[in-house]
Amino acid sequence: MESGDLKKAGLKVTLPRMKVLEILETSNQRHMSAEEVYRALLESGSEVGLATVYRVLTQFESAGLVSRHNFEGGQSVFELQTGHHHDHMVCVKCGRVEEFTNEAIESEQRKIAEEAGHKLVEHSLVLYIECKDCQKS
Amino acid sequence: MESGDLKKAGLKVTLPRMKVLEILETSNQRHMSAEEVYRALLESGSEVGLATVYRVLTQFESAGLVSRHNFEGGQSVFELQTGHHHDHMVCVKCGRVEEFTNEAIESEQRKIAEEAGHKLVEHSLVLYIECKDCQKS
DNA sequence: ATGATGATGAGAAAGCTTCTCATTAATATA
DNA sequence: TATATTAATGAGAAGCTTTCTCATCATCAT
Repeated sequence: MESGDLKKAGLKVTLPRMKVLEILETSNQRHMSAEEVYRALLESGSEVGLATVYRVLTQFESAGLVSRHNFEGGQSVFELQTGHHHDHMVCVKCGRVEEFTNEAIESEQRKIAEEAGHKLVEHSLVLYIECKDCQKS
Repeated sequence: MESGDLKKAGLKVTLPRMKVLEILETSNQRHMSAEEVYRALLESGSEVGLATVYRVLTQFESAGLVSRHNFEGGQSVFELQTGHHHDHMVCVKCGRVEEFTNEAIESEQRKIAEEAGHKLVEHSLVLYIECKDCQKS
């Protein structure tokens, strides 16, 4: 991803926006809170305000560059949009996040909404798990 | 539901707790935020503090008397536990909430976690819809 | 290079929820 | 039934995440 993507999204190419994008791309965490992005920016030597991080992440969300998830715990987490839709498993002990897709569930959801007479706009599915590593210890 | 249920849950039977329970039972909204419970209490003439409402709802949750949901919008909503598990559809326009159950999705979820080597602890599934009434207008 | 426009940073402020602590109420005991 | 013990309550302060405000600064088109 590069500055062209920002332009395409109708966003002016600015330093803070490129830095945030860079953090999201290079971090080894795919899912980061605004605070985590902010701290990563500081550690990488970029002076970006927290308010700007929130603003930029929200704009990226509107532009479809990132998606926001509200897992339990009060903080929103953001991840780079990969193109393909997926849902998440979150470990209740260590916080680790895994992604999965399941077409059977997807189509079942559409069916449920439809049969009730409603139009499915989006959905949020999170499986809270005890991950295999946490089960050992 | 009555005072016995509080005792069974290991909770001392107090006036605020009974009042909150009463609101949850008699309100025509099955899903209420703490703030809404609080206002309903005031309107019914009960002087209960907002902090107490939060405390009591959290205790009820631990006791399994109510369940808490974090729909989009920042506010938690609470509902009386009915015994049978269900998921929710929330209208993005009017906020209306409907419940549904779907065994196919449930078993698929267990399978997904299991196949990844994890233990499913709980899950959160919310379908955001445009409800049939909001589609008309 | 310059001007117009939009973005940024810092701190204030908002919104929801939890905490603190002095006061009050509820249970167990006599 | 009165009393002592223990827990619950209320009010406000405080915490946490997120958004807002506004003066300053950077970006893009000319």
